[in-house]
Amino acid sequence: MGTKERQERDRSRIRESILAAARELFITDGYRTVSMRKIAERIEYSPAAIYSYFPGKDDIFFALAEEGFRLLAEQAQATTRDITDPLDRLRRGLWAFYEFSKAHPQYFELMFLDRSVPSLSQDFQRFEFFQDTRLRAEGDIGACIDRGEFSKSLVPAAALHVLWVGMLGAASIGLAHRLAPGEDPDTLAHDVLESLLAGFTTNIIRSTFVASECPFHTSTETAVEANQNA
Amino acid sequence: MGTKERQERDRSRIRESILAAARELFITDGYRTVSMRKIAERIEYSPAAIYSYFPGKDDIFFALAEEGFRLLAEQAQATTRDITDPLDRLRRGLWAFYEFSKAHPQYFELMFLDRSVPSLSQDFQRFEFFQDTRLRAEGDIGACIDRGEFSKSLVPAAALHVLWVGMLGAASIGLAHRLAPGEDPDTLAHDVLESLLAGFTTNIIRSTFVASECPFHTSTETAVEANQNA
DNA sequence: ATCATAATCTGAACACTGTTCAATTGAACA
DNA sequence: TGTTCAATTGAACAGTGTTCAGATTATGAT
Repeated sequence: MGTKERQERDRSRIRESILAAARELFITDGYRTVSMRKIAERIEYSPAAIYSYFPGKDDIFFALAEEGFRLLAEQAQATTRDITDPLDRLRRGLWAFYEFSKAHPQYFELMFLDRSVPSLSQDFQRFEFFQDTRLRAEGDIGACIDRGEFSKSLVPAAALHVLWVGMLGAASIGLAHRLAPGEDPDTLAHDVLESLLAGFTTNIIRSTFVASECPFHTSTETAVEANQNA
Repeated sequence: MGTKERQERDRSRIRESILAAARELFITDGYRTVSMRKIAERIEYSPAAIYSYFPGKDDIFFALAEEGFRLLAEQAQATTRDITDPLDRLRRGLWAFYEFSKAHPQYFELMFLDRSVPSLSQDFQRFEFFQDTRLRAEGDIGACIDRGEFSKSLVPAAALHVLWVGMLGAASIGLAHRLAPGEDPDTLAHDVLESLLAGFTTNIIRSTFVASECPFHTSTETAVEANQNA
């Protein structure tokens, strides 16, 4: 009999309806107001029923975050597919990341900004999204170094982290509307990206510091000056 | 009689005890777990009593955030007081900002990262902390431009925003522990800062974009190249 | 068709949360 | 002493995530 199979189909169908209800609620109102009872009402089940499909509320958002990572990966790859120039691909890929924060703010907040879903903070490194696009981007940075567009002493993995941090900062500032009056988030994001890329043309020395110690030289011999003299 | 005065003294004394209880709780456990009932228990009052001293929970955290801004301003000024070189002062000021995120993570999260306290997101621009230190930092950037350390076309206010976004991103990544294995948050923060400052030596053109449009040129004529040729 | 079994779903509860409000207490003033 | 007024409280309201015994339903075997 194919009853076991059908049972499993039913299970995953209801699981998907829970996800769909949660998705609708959190895309419109943000995930902060999404409650188990509201999801239950939407799928016409009791709140307790959800717990036989998901261990808890966090796991629903974890699944939603996975969707977000797929979405972001798709969009990033779609916009960089036809680009051959490494620097250009890097630029547009990072810009796609920023655009994603505007197109899907709720997803973005859930994926990168929020810290109230503990499972996300822990396991989000393990999303294969990172392994794929990260390696590609690091490859592009490596190509830029080889071409002489970036400094020879640049470490691709570290450089990508720097770029990613910058774009994340710009996106989060834009989403939180924490801008000075007259400041345009797009302009800000652009300037951050361009400043970082421009900075990569000069030598950046990576060294490890003793925690809580200022890693900079005195005024007469700043790092930038030291690098320029090198 | 000075009973009115004593009554007011009592009021502000209790108000401060509420703040102290809230502060202790949120510094150790993070503000997410701080509840009105826990505060009430600590000050040996009923939860309802707090509402005659604060309009609601958000306002308590608003007051705590104000403390945080004072603390940050103090620390930033203390570390930059004796520095005369503009670039060095800028650097160390920004680094003090990052250090603050490590020294007082709970304050930092409340002040800059969290969005669940609506009053903060709205009014945080109005903290005089910004007016003071922002103008000073913009002055330093202006001095760096005059000295030829930064590009002549750099807009101080915009440049500061870029730096601030970068450091905020680095700090938030560090706090959220969203680093690749082997990555050191201090190193990352350092690299972000140095990359941005290095980028400021080259020309960054600020232009406004049509929303959702990629503001970059094609691969044959990228912004960096265009700037370098200018 | 009947029964046992297993999966599924629900109602009610638990332990929380922020917040409100009528009622009570307590201190100051006439 | 009686009045007034602010301070304080207990109880409740409307939420939250989560658990669990029990009812319901569907399945498989006799």
